[in-house]
Amino acid sequence: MGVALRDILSDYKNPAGWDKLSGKGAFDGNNALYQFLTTIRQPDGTPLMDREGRVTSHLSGMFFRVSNFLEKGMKPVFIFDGRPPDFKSDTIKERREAKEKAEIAYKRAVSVGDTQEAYKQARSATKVDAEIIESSKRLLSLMGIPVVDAPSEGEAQAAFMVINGDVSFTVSQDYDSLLFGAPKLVRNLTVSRKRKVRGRTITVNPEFILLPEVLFGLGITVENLIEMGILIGTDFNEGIRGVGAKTALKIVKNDNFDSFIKEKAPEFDPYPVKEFFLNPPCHRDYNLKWDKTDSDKLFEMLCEEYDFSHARVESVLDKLNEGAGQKTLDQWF
DNA sequence: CCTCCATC
DNA sequence: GATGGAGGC
Repeated sequence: MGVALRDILSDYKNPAGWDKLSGKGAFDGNNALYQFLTTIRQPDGTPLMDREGRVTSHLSGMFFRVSNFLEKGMKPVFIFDGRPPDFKSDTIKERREAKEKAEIAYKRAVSVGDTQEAYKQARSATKVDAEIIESSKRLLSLMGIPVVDAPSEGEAQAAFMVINGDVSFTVSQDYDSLLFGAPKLVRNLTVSRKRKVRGRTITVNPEFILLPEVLFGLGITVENLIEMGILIGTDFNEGIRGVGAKTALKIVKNDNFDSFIKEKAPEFDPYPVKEFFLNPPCHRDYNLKWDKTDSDKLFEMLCEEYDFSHARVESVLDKLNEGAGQKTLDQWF
């Protein structure tokens, strides 16, 4: 997933308290859904499901998390992927095949009663399908949250909206929006701040990554950063074997990107990928309007349609309505 | 992922 | 208040 710049960007993390997160945030919707669907599971890998067997993990995660953000004064907008560029097809095919393999391994693990393995494979087999995206969009709309359908990559559209000044930052676990030029990225944006890693529970804190700070610190341009991504590997190309973040930085700083690619991967033309990052398809006519939550319809959807507990949904909505009542309409819209 | 509750 | 564990649908 995304571009593996973690090693070199870890020096440019700024702690992000809630006081600094009260602006408008452009969320990578697909990224969020993937996160919910991989993590909200029972120990044997079974996701949350309604009585008809429809998966509801994403609705649970989205509902409780977005409610929290609204309560803390943040205004989220969710961006969803459109049609991927042609040169992503190899990556998409690889991922689909890996998921099919994981699905088989999952069924096998269940049949032999290997709970841990089942959990692992179920996570790897996670797919975001049309039904999941549609139900998420419906939930967000009922919560009064704007949804933007990107023409192509959601991360690109999100970055564009920050550059345009319509939102304050992008929110994603992936670093791609930086390569699309987003000046401000927020990672680890959760409420619970707890995460299970190999059985242990660790605390994670929301963090900002500021593109100007990264570029200045590394002494490169955004085009260099894109070249680094291409050398390491992105969603759109495989990357050069043996090249990590450190090596990539050296190569681009020495202005050796073109010659290095020519030498190591003569078949590969990096130009379309580079151009895509620099100039991705984006909508300019998006509408950002935050609305009141429709409590009645939310009850209907979550409790009647998807078997959520009435009490839990109610307590969240009560808190939301309370908060909205305290604000004047001007503050809220 | 989130909430809730027990525990310190 | 912080932490850890069970359960959500």
